[in-house]
Amino acid sequence: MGEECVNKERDSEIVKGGCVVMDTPDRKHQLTPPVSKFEDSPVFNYLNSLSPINSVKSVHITQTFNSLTFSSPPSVFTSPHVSSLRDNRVLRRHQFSDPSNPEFSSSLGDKEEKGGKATEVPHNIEKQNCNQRSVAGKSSAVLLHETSVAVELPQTLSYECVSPDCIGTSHCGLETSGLQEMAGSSTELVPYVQIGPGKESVEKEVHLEGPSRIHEHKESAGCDWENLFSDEVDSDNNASQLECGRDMTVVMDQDILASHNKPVAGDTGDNVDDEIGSNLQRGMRRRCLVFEMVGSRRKRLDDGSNCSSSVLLQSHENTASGDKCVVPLNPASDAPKRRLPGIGLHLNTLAATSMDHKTGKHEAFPPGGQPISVSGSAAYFNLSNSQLIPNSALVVTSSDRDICPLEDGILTAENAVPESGCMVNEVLDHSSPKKKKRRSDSGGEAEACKRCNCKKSKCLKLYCECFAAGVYCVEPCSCQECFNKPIYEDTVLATRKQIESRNPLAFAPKVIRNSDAMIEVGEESSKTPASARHKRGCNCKKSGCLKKYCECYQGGVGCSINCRCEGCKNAFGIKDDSTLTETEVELEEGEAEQEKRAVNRSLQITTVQNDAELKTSFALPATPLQICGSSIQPFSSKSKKPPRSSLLSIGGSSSGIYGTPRFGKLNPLQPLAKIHNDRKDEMPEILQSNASPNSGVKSGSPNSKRVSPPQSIGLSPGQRSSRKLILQSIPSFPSLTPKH
DNA sequence: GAGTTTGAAACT
DNA sequence: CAGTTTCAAACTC
Repeated sequence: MGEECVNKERDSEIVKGGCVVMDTPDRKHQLTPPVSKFEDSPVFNYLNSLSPINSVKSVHITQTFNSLTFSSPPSVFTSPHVSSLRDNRVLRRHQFSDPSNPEFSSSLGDKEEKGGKATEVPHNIEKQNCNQRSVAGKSSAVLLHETSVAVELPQTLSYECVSPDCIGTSHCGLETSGLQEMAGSSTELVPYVQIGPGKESVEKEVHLEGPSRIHEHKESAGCDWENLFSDEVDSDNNASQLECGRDMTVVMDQDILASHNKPVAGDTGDNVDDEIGSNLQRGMRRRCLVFEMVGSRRKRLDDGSNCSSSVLLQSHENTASGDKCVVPLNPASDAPKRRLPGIGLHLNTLAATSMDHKTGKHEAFPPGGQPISVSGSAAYFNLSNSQLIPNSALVVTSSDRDICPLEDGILTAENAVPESGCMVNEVLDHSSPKKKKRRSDSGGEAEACKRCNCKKSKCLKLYCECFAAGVYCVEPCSCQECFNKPIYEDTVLATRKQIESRNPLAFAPKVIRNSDAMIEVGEESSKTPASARHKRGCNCKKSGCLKKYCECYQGGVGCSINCRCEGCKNAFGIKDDSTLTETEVELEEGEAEQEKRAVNRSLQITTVQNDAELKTSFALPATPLQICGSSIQPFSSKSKKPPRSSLLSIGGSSSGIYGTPRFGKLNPLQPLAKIHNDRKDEMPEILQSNASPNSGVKSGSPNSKRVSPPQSIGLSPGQRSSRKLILQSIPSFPSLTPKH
């Protein structure tokens, strides 16, 4: 029911959005032309089908931005993005013009001047992507078409979203869309901009709106990250940007291409990329759906920003999943609320990517939405796993929870629908109550969608898997007196804040990867299970860490020093202080080195590998996590336990969450590494997952040592250099925490 | 499907 | 910080 309403709302919004768009005729015109260009591509066709919606969305986006801009940032997740949005114009220009980022400036200049060149576009796109992340919604408007494409991106975003920052999750989605747009249409847009020199400023804004906004957002939000990164990293504003851009671009390129080629189709699971993307998206969606979604979506919807998320959702699915998810949220709080910090998510995010992919397919989105969830969005959790997401399938197996939560939203989506994950699926699938069944019931895919069965917690406590995952409860849930619904967004957010104030990492992925080390180390990742760790460690006394009662086991990771378990028999790895510590130490050390290397490489390489790298990096941009992390960090104080490294892992964990389960059991790390190597898409996902989770976790993680956000930044550089690097970098994130 | 077990989360 | 209680998932029957 709610979903329908939501959909209706969307439509109405869309219409409104259209109106809004009308407000800026220039934009429309500009936008449309680009579309024509795309016509040739399959994607374009797909878009055409979706075009109406897209257009609307795009419009929304603008609105969204506006609204977003004005709307107060979600208290909980106050994401820099929001603020950034306001500054968009200036920021854009800065970014573009920003001397610090030669590439950007150049690229920008090119765009503006040349605008049309695709080659240039990538850079711009990247930049935009970065910005978009924050702004996401903005881009969406322009890129409507892209939205379909965006779907894939969203996934990546999803992770980001997962991160608290993510508030922007929605943004993420938007961003992704934006990115896609950027990638695909962005170039066009640029040209347009250029076309009207006089108008450039305005046009840029318009076209750029998506992008620019994004940039702005980034700057404000994402940008802040960038700044942070840049600051931290120093020299590498470019690198950071590049990373973001790269990730974005990568995603864009591949995903877009893939999506375009197989656009909506996501149907075929064949396309790993698509799947991954879908997963990511899913994750994103999930998140969005969840907390962030509420706020962000609302904003989007309200603002019209829906764009990315909504757009994605709409376009892709229509699929309702996303839409529904979004809608529900929005509807509930028409008030533009902010995104939830949803870190958890993130980690939450993480549901099984594979699942997501599947769902994506189901949805027909091409988008590959990754299942974040598993993808992890929301994050971070299993993000590590989720990161694996691509591998997600693996993850899925590992632990349900970590993954599930994320998955729920995400996973479910995966299963059925993509994004919304559970939300979506549920909504969509409501018809099929099955999903509700427990993860176990659902099995691998089923896991994706988590459904809680809370009776007394009102789904406002961490007891509730959905809540813990940063996802709203969906129909499939059997909860009673549930307040974890978009309608109660305020309550949910407030509760989240409370919990986060108590434990900043509460919503962070529980499982952290050391993938970094793993990756670096190599495939030994097989050992990886061990490398991945539970943030806090378990406290099992009777289960011998051989049952799902054990979070470590559930997460598919070995027990670590952090664990206080008795009679540990964890199949993934018995707690071994020495072992873990060693790995951690290695990771940390390695991270530092890697970071440096990455930076250097990024600097050197950036120019070269731009596309792929950028794409991947973009995924990282998940940096939102970083942002989140930054935001979170304050909280970190809490860490009750001294959990070790896990903090770092957190990021990973977030991703891991999704992936964890599957991976966990298998080998979370390995898959990741492989993925990285194998596909760009994968990389992005991973990155995303990693990024968000890590950052979030790190910052958040109490344990923490990990202050590492900077480190994470460092990682980004690595990403810049190359996917491999990125991978390394990712690992570095985990390590980052340890260092601290 | 109901009941038990388990361990995390929440509370004191 | 430690201990206890509450809670819901996981598990068993």
